[in-house]
Amino acid sequence: MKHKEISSEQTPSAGVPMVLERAYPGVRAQLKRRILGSALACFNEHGIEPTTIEMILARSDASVGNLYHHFGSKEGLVAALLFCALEDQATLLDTELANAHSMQEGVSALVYSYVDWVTAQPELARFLFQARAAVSKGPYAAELQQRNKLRAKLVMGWFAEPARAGALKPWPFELLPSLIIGQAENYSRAWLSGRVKAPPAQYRSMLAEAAWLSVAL
Amino acid sequence: MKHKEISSEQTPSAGVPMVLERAYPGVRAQLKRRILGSALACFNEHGIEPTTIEMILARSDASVGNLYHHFGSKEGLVAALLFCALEDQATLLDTELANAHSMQEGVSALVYSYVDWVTAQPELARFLFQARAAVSKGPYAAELQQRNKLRAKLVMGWFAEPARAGALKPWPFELLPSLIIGQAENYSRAWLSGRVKAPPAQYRSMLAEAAWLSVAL
Amino acid sequence: MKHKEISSEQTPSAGVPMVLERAYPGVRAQLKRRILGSALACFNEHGIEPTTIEMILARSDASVGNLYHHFGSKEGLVAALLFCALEDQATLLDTELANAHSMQEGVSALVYSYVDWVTAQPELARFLFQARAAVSKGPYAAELQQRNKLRAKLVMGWFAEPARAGALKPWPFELLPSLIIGQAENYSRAWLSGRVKAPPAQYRSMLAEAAWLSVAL
Amino acid sequence: MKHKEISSEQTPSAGVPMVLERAYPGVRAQLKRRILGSALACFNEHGIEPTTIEMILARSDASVGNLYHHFGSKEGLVAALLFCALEDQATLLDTELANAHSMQEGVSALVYSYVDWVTAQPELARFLFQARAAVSKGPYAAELQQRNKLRAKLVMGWFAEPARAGALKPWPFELLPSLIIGQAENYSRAWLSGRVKAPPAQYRSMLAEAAWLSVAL
DNA sequence: AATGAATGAGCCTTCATTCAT
DNA sequence: GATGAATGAAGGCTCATTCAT
Repeated sequence: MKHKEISSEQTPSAGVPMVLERAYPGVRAQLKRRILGSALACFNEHGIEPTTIEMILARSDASVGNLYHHFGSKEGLVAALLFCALEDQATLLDTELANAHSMQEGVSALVYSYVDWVTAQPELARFLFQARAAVSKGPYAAELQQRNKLRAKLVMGWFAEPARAGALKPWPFELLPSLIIGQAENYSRAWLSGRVKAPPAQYRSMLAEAAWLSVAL
Repeated sequence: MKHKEISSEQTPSAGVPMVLERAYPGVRAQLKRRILGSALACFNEHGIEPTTIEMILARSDASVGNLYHHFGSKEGLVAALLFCALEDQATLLDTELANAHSMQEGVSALVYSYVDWVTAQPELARFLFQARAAVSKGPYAAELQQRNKLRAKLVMGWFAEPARAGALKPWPFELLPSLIIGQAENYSRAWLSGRVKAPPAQYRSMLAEAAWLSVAL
Repeated sequence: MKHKEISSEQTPSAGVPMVLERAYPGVRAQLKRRILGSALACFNEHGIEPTTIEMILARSDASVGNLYHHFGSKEGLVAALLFCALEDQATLLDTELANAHSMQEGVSALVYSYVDWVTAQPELARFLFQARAAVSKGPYAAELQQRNKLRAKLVMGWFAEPARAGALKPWPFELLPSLIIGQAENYSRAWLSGRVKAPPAQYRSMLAEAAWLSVAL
Repeated sequence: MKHKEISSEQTPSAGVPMVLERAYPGVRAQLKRRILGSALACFNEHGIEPTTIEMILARSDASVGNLYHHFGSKEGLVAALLFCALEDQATLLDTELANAHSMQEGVSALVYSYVDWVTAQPELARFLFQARAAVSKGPYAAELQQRNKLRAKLVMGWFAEPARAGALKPWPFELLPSLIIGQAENYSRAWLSGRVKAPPAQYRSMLAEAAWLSVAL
């Protein structure tokens, strides 16, 4: 099995991440995308709470009414962005997991898709870390929780497959996700906050190997 | 080398963590401690930004003037709490590291002290995760950064000791901290947010073993 | 002279008072009537100011543009409804007054037509009480005032008729309208707000008698 | 029994009605009273809804925070003013009713105290007519309703006294209040809106006589 | 040390209205 | 005639902070 490194994608409209283009396609959604892009930048620069609606407006040349017409509230805007990011991240994982067969390939798929996505979408990744906490306290908490449950079931399903199950240490199941993804996540956070220099994807094979050594029988 | 599990500590004054008692001892600082305890609870319940001064006041039966007399500002209060927590966490690590001799014992010391502290001080741990981001943007950012640097140097010093250095895989140095602490941190976050049930300290030996397998030559 | 009780009228189009049908007849004005009906309901449920254009739209399945095409502004809509109600009320009074000959019959005509109309059109009546105050402050104030003056002159004319004038107490003229209509109005308000149960028309003869006793020589 | 006419009261602090002075006495409540006075004036000039917090602030030289410190919300301010007015009106009626013995004197007490109060407190009276409708839809509706019930019971008690009950026409009880007060109320509204010139108190004896003729056996 | 009334910049949001299609 | 996306002025309210006592 081969893994291609994903490079940071180019964006046709200046400043608007490709991911948003994918989520809200078409010319008519242009302004909507510009608002999302502006919001993403502001949230990352100042944090979600400190970002004011006006900051987002100034950066996107939109009007208040328009923002509220499309997203209903600041919280709605944050949620839209969050679900967008989660969707994109999930798509990548699903693709990689579909190509994995052995347990070790599965572990690699998780680690690779994680670090590749963070490296390709640093802005969205940075936002994700803030937004999850914020959204779980707001009115979109239920929607988020439901989504998380669905994803967890899907991934857990792959790993629980009887044919591969014997390859792991007989350790508590609830420990497994942390053992596989913990190191990659920790390094990704460090990279996003500038504490380390090399992008996570550069260390993908080491991170995957380390994860595998941790869980392999 | 032996490691004793640390149990959640009892608090003499209702609701005020022992850690605060240690940091601000004496009868005269009673109100100060009560404010800190109240703030901690509020920050964890609603988040730092959404917590208002009034919420903290209501829970601690203090007056506005009093709070400002002791902490100068809301940011000062957050910083005081943060440094308190960091201090406590550092003390525990220093103790454990002092008893460690081999490289493997050092890795265990890091993992053990981390999960033990989180398990013993879940409230402070939860707060720590929020506060670091908040403080790095405020007026206490420099103080925090300086402190971090100091701690990093201290710990890195231990691991760079020539006598033990050969025991590790020849991987990039900036990857090491993530490999050692990433899994424990990830599981701790999961526990604090209720996604898993067993307290981190219960899995300390497995987490230490996994970390060691990841980095050992 | 005989007075027939007026029963609450049936409406052909669901929910749209007959009065509006009369004021804006024809199939082409259907949507216009639906908007008026919706507005009337909203104004009575929430008050005029608190009612938003969107509320009216939602209830009438019309579009913003359409509403503004027909009524020009929110105030225009309120005014249209108000003049509609005043017109209807006036028509009834004119009819009854035309059949009255003695002074006592005139007093009865006033009281009867008032309570009968309120009982037959409770929705419009409720609206009337709000709308008069609102419109007197807006751009249709002049139109309303002029209309009021015209009506007052007309009615006053009937009562000033020399042949009947001697039947009244020699009290100040400006007191007369209040003495005749005050009790009926007060009871009507009480009924519309639910404070009393019996519809005003049920007590029409007593109210007319009370009014007559108050003013008769 | 004698009835003294009540003249419009002088106010020590410029522009603040005596009634407010009575309701919130003391030097420390000075600013609170100034806010209430300013709000009263604004509400009467522009209506309750159209009045903005800023208008009230500008007229009273208070700060936003202060207004919200004392009244919690715009609705709270309206309610405070309303209850103040109702209290004052009630006090006057209670006094007059205490001096009345025969049924006719009771009717006079009602009419006199009503017109005297409106004449003495035209500002509060004008406000009363708006505020009742506004408050019955807001969060203070329950408090208002309870108050109304209490007052109604008290007054009804006086009129239901067996010794006097025989003096009235055997008409429905729910009609009685309207018959007694309806004319006075209608004339008061007319005066407050400028449609008639003479203050209600000037016609007090006629209004009382008219009411008595309406209900007397 | 302690109190809490007072301050006011600034926030999120609403909503009547316009206008290009 | 009909549509509804877009506009933006303005509103109610929050909340960290100050300061006289």
